[in-house]
Amino acid sequence: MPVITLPDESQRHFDAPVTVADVAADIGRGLAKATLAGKVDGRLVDASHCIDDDARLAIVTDRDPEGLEMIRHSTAHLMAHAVKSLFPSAQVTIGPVIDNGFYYDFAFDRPFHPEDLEKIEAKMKELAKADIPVERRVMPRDEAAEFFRAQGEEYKARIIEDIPQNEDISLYTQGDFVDLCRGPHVPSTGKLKAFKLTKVAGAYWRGDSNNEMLQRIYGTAWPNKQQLEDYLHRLAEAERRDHRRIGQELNLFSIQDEAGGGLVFWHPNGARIRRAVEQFWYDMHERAGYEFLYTPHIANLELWKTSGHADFYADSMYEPMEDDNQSFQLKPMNCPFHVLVYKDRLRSYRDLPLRWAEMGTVYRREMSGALHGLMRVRGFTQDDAHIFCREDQIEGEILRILDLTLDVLRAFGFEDFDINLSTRPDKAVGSDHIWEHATAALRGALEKKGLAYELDEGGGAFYGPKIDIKIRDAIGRQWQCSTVQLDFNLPERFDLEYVADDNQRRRPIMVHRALLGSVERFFGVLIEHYAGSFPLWLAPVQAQVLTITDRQDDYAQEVVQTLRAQGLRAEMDLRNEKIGFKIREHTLQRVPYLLVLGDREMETRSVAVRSRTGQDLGTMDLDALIQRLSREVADRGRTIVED
RNA sequence: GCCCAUGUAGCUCAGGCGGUAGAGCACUUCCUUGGUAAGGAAGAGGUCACCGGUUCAAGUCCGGUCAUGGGCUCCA
Repeated sequence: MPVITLPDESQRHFDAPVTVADVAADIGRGLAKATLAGKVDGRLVDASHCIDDDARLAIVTDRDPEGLEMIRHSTAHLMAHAVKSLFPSAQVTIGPVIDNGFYYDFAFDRPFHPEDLEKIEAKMKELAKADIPVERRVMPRDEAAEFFRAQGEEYKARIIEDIPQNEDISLYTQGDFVDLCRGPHVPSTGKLKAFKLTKVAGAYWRGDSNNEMLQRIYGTAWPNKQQLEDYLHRLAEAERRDHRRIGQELNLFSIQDEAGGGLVFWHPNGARIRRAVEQFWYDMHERAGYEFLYTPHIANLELWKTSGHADFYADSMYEPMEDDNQSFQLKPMNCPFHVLVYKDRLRSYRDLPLRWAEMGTVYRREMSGALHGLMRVRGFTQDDAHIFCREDQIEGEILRILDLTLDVLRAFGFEDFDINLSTRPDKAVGSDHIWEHATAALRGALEKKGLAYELDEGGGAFYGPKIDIKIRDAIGRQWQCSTVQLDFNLPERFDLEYVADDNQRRRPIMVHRALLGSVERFFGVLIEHYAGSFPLWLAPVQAQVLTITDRQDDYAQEVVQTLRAQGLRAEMDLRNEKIGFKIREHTLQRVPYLLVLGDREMETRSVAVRSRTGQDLGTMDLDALIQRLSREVADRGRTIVED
């Protein structure tokens, strides 16, 4: 007779087999009502699952991550149920859980329209309200395949064929809807209280573009209305911060149809920010012992054959251009160029490490549908660097790179990092020895810095292990910008050497690394992170001088010139407009400091200072203002993120 | 590239059943010289993305093209 051990180690004895729901009811009515499923000896099962032997059991409710996943999964089924009852000829295929929600793919003879979504959602609410029990049963393989075929559900029958022989075929029934599913599911549709269908999209059967296109409906689902509201609010917040919208409002950049998709035009305001970012970047690299290179945008195709890009990267490269019986390739990467500089002369072990950085602009073919604002473009500038070093220098170099990376990212207000270490994949170049040594060096560097990381076993590139660093922005979204990759391949292909202390020729190790990744993309991330309210050191206009009447024009001129002489980005607005109007306009432009000039200020040779947050900072003389602004500029990322 | 949605003035958007276009902001001119988030008036501005078709008549209906947006990895 089963003895059930609960997570708190307490035990309950039963004299007959019990279901998870029975145990929950035995513990208390509240828990019984909240029960979605159980975890028996670590395995997730339905609430109706029967336990006939001693076991450890944890009751799963919507407060557990598994519970939330089940709610989403069951909501996907609820949607399929609604679709089948509204559109009986639609075939169901798969409906998994994704971040924040779920989707379900249908085969249907016409696309679903937004109006259909409303109908489906209404139907779902109706079905949820009816609180229909969800029941699991196991069916023999052939019978199940026959069952679905009889209903015209070809896809389900195909899925059954792909299920491993040793697994049970389970069916879930809710009312007149039966779906093939591994489960588990919530015990009844009434447990699904907060969901919303969000969008329709095409998706290929099994994600393969050679297969037929299905209709995918996306939705989101949460344990309660409040959490759903919060999620929708987060979506609205993300939209408010959208870099494409802010980029247009603040006149930062544009992408021009006439020039082509994925090609970025930096307007004066955006260019000012870029210059501030780049200047900081150059300074930091110089301090960290880097030297700088400038290399061409095109090169003989032969170079790309040697590097291997012409082979394995061909799909992402633009077609070569012909001239004088030679082919020139627009560069998709900078690395082969840095390799050529290395090869230009004989290197001694004493020269290493060589740290060469370049803001290198590259061009890659991206599918038109993949383009997205600044985040996914066809032409972009990498803040690239390559370090050529000896094997024994790897760990030290990685340590230096990690320091520099975190210092730079922190300056932009990013404090939370998620780090991945990716190791050798099945197909790889380089000896086992070098992989082991290099991976140990990466790991050692991370551990010496006390950085937590996740191991991605087999996730490295074929040419070497790597460390990826993701940042979290002001609203908690992750962005991968920085990457550090070891490369055993290019030194081999280009036959790179150095002369070691024993006068033998050795092969250097090459490290590729980028901190910001793509300057364009990083700019997009910055815009969204700061919601357009850039800290003073990045703001395109740091101080805007506003005159009350045209009597102050000359004084305004003088103030602007004084600020500019101090290296501050100051502008003036002498228009014949009321002060309220000017304040509104420049506040909307997120100018950090507004300097109001009237007769009073002119007489006392001062400025009345107002911040973009609406705060009145009082009247100051110019020296005090310059001191305040200069200090704040020097303070950089430590400035509090407003907004 | 494929699926869906969208494409009307510089920007944001209206335009029932087909009858040769409208608002707000921005822009120009004039009035206003006004002290902390929109002062007033007048004016200019559109091949309704492009190409073709149906029709006496097409932003509006049909077909195609282009562009933009959201998807196309997270496996019953």
